[in-house]
Amino acid sequence: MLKLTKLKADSSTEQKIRDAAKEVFIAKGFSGCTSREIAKAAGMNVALVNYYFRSKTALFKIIFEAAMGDFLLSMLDVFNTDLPLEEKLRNYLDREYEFLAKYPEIPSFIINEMGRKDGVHIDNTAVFECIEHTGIFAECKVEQAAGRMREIDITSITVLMMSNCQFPFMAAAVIKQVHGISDEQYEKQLVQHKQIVTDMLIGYLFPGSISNQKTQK
Amino acid sequence: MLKLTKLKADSSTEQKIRDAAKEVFIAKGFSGCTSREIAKAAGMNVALVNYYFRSKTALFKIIFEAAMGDFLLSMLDVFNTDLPLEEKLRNYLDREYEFLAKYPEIPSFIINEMGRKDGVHIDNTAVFECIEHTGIFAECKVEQAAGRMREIDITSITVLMMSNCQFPFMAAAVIKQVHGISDEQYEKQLVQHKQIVTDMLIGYLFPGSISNQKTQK
DNA sequence: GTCTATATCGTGATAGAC
DNA sequence: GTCTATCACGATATAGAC
Repeated sequence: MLKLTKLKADSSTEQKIRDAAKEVFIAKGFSGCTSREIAKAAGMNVALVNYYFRSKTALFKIIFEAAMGDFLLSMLDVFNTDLPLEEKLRNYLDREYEFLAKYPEIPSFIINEMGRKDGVHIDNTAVFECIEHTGIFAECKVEQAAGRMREIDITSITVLMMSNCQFPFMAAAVIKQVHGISDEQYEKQLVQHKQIVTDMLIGYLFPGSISNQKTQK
Repeated sequence: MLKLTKLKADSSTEQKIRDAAKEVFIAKGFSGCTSREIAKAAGMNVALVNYYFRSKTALFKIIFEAAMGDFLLSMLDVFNTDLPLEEKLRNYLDREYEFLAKYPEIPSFIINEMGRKDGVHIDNTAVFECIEHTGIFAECKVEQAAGRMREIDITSITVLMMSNCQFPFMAAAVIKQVHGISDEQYEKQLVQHKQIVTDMLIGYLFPGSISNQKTQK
């Protein structure tokens, strides 16, 4: 009989704390919550949190890096395919909206914590090279040189993509309040918005593409 | 001789505290800073902060609402002009980038603080009606009915505008770190990006417009 | 109005019993 | 490994002298 302890959801104390910490840190940020709050959310006490993770700061670093990794992975395997660039970007937008629907707070979390002067600092080159290694940037340059893709620099392309994916989730609370719409309505809104964003971005980045004539399904 | 006390920069204790609080709160958020920190930044002590503003929370509300107001005003007077819609939106984008270059932290501040469950809540209708009162939404519907503007709903239009204005400033730290670029380089990047965003959005929202042939100056 | 001193509480972290 | 109890500190807020 096989050992199942590693296969079933790990419900050890350590894992419970890790899960609770992920939820609480991502929702409230490092300075927005307390160790006790995390312990309570895990059904434990502060002593155990520090027993397993030494300090609030150490635990935070683990959670932050994991969130960063999840986020990065969700895009890497889209880029690591053999599809033409335009299809890759369409898939990326699909994937990103899917990922963000599941974890809508991660971008805010990363942006806020990296924005603080005393906040987390990632290895400058690691993330960028990770993405560059997929060849996506080189591919853009090839398409641009061939005149199939609009000639704007890589940074602006990534900012365009990120803006239109992440912001609608980050600002959800504000938008819902200002427009007075419910959670369910906004979820539907986001489905439409993804289609709009895809049409707009692909249309702009690949001005000559036939697929630009496509209307919303 | 006129009284100048109200004309020159008010350097009273109360105003000094207000200014310091604005800076610190916007940079670090409510839970990211302390009353002492604000007092120190103003060259005062904690007792004075509470003497003038009763509590950290009360002071925060004042600062938050002021930031909200500044932000709102910057768009309202663009909408309160007689230009055609397309020009209004171009001007809005100009204004927004100008405003955000000056106060890049305000969107994050508003979004973060409104996102928290125990955070600030604004009067649902006030902001929306304030904007609606300019007639900008009605104008969109007229242009859409006339076939000059793409038929997407108002919420998506505002999300498109906001995403492409605010996100590049909110995520500045991440983008700079990931792409390994300096503050000065990123400032230049943003100037280019504004032009790209304008071309893309106007081109998408007004598909038939002649101005879409315009290239970047 | 402005300061120092202090009350009161919540925080991160740990010691020590079990 | 897990808990209770506790320490040392820093937070908000206020009392009271000047």
